[in-house]
Amino acid sequence: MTAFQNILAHFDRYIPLDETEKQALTSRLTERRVKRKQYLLQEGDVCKHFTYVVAGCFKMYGVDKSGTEYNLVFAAEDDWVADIASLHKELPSKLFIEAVEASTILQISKGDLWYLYTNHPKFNRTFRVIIEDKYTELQNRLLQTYSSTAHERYEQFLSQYPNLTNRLPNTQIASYLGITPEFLSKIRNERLTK
Amino acid sequence: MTAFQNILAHFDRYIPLDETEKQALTSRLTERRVKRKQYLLQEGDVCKHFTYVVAGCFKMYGVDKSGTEYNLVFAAEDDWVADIASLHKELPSKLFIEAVEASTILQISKGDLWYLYTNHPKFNRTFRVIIEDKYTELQNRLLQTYSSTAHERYEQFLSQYPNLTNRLPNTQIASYLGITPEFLSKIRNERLTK
DNA sequence: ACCAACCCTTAAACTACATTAAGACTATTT
DNA sequence: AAATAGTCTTAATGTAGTTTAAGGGTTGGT
Repeated sequence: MTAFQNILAHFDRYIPLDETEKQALTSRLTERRVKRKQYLLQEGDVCKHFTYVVAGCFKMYGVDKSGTEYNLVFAAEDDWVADIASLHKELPSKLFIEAVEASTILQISKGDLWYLYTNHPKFNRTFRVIIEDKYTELQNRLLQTYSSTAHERYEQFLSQYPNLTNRLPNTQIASYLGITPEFLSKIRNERLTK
Repeated sequence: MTAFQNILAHFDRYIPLDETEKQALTSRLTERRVKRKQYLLQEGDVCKHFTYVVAGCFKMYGVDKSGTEYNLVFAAEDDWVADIASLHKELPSKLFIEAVEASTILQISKGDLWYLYTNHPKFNRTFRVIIEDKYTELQNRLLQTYSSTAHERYEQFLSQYPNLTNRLPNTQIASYLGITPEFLSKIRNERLTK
């Protein structure tokens, strides 16, 4: 399966595209292969692309003064990743987007995305739904962060992202959960001995 | 100043509206006065309106199994409030929106908002920017929640919302910061004795 | 094949924050 | 005007999660 077939199947799950729209979309996508630890975005840069993950996995994270990383989201196959705040407002990002596995992606630039919005209105709707899903994810995550313990958040992570559990090192999962790797290790130990 | 003049001035700060657009907007807005502790949305309901706050203040919050409230956002004058996730997807909300002061609001229903999007394209852009701002706010808040202490978050709150500081009881601010009122009291005490 | 870099775990000491309880003070309702 | 519900603070005790340190295991680069 080619990368284009992959993303077209993805769009079909929202609203199917006709031939003209498929052509308009694929002609504006750039395929890239990125190695592990390579960046799509670094703090201070303006986010220029919306990225669709064909294969592999990325993390989007912020870093505090002392250099500690805080994972906000993971994005694996069939998912989108971008600092939407920076992309839309054209302001320097506070975030990094980095490959945690060797990955294949399709990227569309902000300008080309705007072209699609203007000339092929269906994309307005599809991308709006995609962004709304991201919004919902963030809101649920914030609420969960406040209202549940690290144990509960770990269980929730396991059931929400069962396939990521085995692919990501626990240090990365701990950062996503907002705890130290040492404490995650303790949680995992307690889970097994019960 | 009437409520309509108020919201039209608000839109002028984004992209000015022409007479036809002003008419299309104001004819679809419903003015309401709500008392303190009255709800705009309760858990389990589908969010039906986008609400503009003319005067007063609201909190949007979630509640855990034990009944504890977690404030996600406050919305005061010139701000918008809605559970965007529930509004767009027409799914039951996990959140409450409640007046913390007697307030005056203007509401637009989802159907009327869609009408404006379709027939007056400028609203697409204006509301998209409004929603993007909400998105940015959430993302910054999540990052800050992970990367800074309660002391730092309180200082940040004071500088970001100086006018809310005096209007909201500290119990509500504590809930927004993700701490207990007792601990906020301690923080405030330490701030003053230094 | 080696070295460096990363990763996982355990455990002891520590800290940011929660819980409980109690008293004083302030609004809101009747 | 009294009653009730909400608010703010202090203080003692408790706990979820951090820090530091150390040992062993895995991976990846040259």
